[in-house]
Amino acid sequence: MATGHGARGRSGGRPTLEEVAARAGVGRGTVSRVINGSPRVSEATRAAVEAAVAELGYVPNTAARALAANRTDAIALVVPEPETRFFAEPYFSDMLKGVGAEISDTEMQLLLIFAGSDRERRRLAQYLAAHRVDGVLLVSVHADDPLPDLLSQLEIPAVISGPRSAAETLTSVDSDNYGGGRSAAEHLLSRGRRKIAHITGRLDVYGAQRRVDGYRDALRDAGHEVDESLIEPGDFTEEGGRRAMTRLLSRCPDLDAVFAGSDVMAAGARQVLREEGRRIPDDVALVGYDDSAIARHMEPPLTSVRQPIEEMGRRMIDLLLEEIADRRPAASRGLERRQVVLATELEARASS
Amino acid sequence: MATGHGARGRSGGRPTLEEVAARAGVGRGTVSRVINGSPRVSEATRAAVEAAVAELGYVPNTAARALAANRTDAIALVVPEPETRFFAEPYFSDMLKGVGAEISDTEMQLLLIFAGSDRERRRLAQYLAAHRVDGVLLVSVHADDPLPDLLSQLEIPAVISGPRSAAETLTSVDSDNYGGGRSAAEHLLSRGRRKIAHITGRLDVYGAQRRVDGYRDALRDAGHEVDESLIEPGDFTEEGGRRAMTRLLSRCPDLDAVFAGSDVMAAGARQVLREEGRRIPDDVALVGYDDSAIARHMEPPLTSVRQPIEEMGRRMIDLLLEEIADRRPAASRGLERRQVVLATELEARASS
DNA sequence: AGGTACTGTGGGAGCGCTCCCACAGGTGAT
DNA sequence: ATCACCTGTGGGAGCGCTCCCACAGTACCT
Repeated sequence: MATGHGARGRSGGRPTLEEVAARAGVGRGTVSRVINGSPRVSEATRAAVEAAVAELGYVPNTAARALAANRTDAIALVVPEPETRFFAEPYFSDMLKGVGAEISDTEMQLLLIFAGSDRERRRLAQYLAAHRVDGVLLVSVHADDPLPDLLSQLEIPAVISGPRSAAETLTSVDSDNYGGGRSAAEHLLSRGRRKIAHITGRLDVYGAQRRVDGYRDALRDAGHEVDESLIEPGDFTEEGGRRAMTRLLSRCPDLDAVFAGSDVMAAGARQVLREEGRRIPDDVALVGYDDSAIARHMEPPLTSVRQPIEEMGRRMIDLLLEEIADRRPAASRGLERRQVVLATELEARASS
Repeated sequence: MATGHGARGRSGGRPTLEEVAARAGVGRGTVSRVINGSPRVSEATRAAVEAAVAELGYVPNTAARALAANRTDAIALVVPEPETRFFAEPYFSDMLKGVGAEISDTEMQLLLIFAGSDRERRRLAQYLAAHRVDGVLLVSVHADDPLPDLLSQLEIPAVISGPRSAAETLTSVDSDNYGGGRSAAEHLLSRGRRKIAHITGRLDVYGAQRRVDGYRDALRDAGHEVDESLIEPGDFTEEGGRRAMTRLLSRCPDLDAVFAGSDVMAAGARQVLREEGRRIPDDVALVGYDDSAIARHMEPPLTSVRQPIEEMGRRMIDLLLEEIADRRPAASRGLERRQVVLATELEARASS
């Protein structure tokens, strides 16, 4: 019978558990135990099985395992953005680096899924409904995104980077956006600047709001009034940075500093400042956010708030793996809402 | 028994084929036929099954399907490079865009796998041995890479972008690197340049060699001798472009044009030219390759050879899906070696 | 009337695992 | 000697599909 199976195999006769068992002279269960690293196997048996595995070049069939054990050993990194943004923003590549590094210590497989268009989102919903992954990492989620709710409804473990609001129910990892915004403003104040403008990120991103909060509180705590006309919403893009800067200059020609909610927006702002003949930092000091490659290569080099993005990626994986392992009758889960917040650091350069 | 199964389900009772069948009052096989779009089902039955599927919110279990049908409905895009390069070079993002667009018309799932380090490569080998994908897309492969051989040994359908050599056995899609190199050189000649240097890509990449061949032949055919000291190997990176340009200038201070094997290298070359006080294009004309965003944003805008990279991605998927569908006793395969070559186009800008 | 050839359908027999129960054999307390 | 309780092991019973054989029903030829 064992030979029957082997001969019938459709794909060039890959060895099965059963064949390994026969070869090692043990039962199927024992081989399974060895493969899965169970401690309940004697040393001698383990060695025999391992020899058989090596001789036959046995590799477990993932589909069979997934079916029997009801798990996939895969997790998805879901990016609810079009590919374009993913490649344009260093945020994602750093995140992916951290995630990749951490997950490579495990047997888990990482899938990268873009869900920018409506069509892609529908596919993603199908995909999740089919339980094709054990867990989901969600990055860059907007306030009104239904994805997190779908996830908890399907009872799929998930970790979000950048909570949607202060009341986020999902486990989350974030950097200290409030502190980052605050340190940017404090830095500019300490350099003697007084008319400090702020180009915000998309305000439906919670982190962008928090940066504004930090900026506001820093000014206020230093005894300044917050001039709302110095706050201009942006959208994280270079073009958005240009537009915001243009508006700010026409509204408040005497500003002496700009805190941009991202390096990319700072790059856009810089172009406009140049075109208008403002010198950086002499006339206008400029501070960005992310401390990406752009910041280091800008002329002059851009002061920027660094988020430990790789570290965030690593923490997200850790938390997600815990959630997956913890999976138990829903009742005992979710008691402690888990939120990790990592510190940011301001990197001072010539632009301020 | 049917209820027994359902009640025992571990994951919140997702409906099974069997349950859908019961609901629709048909047999298991019939539901399977409907799900898989077989034409051998009557209209009435099909409608009944579809209703049952909708009512129960049935989603097929991929693991069970994979096990029974011995396919995974997934293909991998394997990048034998560290993540860093993947994000640094627009080549990959364009490719991914084409691939993503084309595959989104299908039920196939795309996995992105990096295999830069030795460790990652070992994992990849395991992964492929486990037959976790139906096919593989291979981009940016070096001449001595063992991956393609592993793939054919495992009989996994694969398409390579950029053949490893003229004798590539795998199905391949490529742009006309020879023609591209040729057109760059011809363009510079037509602009009256005579001392045309070439910074090559990594010469273990076949396409980079072909560009050199095209460059050489263009000069020769125009009646010029090829001055080998004007050819300097690069490595596709900005830093490599800088280094190569520095060497070229010290060796041949009177060169009047540079053809760089990639836009990124052209950017590096441009920096050096600037530092040395050479004006572009007045003193030295510069031509890049890839026609990426860098080229358009450079100052002055960079003349560059455009490869239809998205199109290449699309063709790769088409070919791969054919190979997967064609899968039959190895004998009848591989008779016709399939190689698609797409035309390039020179985009002339102010740098030349 | 019998034969042949369809179309549409039901359901058995797997696919290669994991889970878990059963059980042998050892060890130590009673 | 009896019982309890370990450790290590074998193998049955699934997991939810697909594949394919069998067969009912209809249609159209001889």
